[in-house]
Amino acid sequence: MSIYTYRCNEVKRMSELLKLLSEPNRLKILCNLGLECRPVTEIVNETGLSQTNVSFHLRLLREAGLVRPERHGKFIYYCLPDAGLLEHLEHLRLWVQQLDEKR
Amino acid sequence: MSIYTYRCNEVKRMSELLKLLSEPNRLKILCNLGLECRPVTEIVNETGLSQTNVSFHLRLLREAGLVRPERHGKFIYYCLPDAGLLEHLEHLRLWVQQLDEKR
DNA sequence: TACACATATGAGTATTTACACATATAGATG
DNA sequence: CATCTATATGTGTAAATACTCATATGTGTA
Repeated sequence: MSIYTYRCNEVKRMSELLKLLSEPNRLKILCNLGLECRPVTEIVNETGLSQTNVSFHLRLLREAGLVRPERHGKFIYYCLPDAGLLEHLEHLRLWVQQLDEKR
Repeated sequence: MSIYTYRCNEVKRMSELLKLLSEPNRLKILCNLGLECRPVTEIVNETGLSQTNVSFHLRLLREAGLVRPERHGKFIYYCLPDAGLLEHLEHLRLWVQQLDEKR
């Protein structure tokens, strides 16, 4: 890796993205999705959240382009647009884990 | 890069971290710090935020281990513990920039 | 010791955000 | 078309969070 400075570019946009990712239930939804597309009902079952609540969060994620809906018959499948997001989250997780070990 | 799945590990911890990073003024403080250590007054001047507000955010960042205070005489310098965080933020920024271009 | 400057903190308020309830929409199937 | 199932949405409320004001603490210097 060769990027050593974060130049305060687009603080507002970054903040929006991070705020979306920071809600525990949204994060759970995203990582439960993983790289597979899943219908809402399945997300509801896997997360244990109410249907209304899942739809509430999916709307925010969808409007931000973080998930993409695809209708197949009765069901609407939600998917991540690409694997990048999960990768970055995983790197961040490893980073904070190291941080916690040092403290 | 070889990490293709974010396994829902430590959703709570991740959510805490992301919540901290997601506040625009905190993000501004972090990237203004960059890799240099700076006294609070300088952060106040550079960000245009009130002293109280900067201290408020610095406390949260400090308690989470995201910044480290160092007293030098009258001044307390704040520093990032390592460059990793800024790198990850920058990667995320590039990712979301690409996402936005595609939409 | 007294004062000035740098920073932190407690308490109150305002704003944002998550969530639930009730209801609406849209597709499948009888 | 009527009904069932899947999902979305509007509105109200409760909880979380950012911010400000007033004040406290701590350090250097006269």
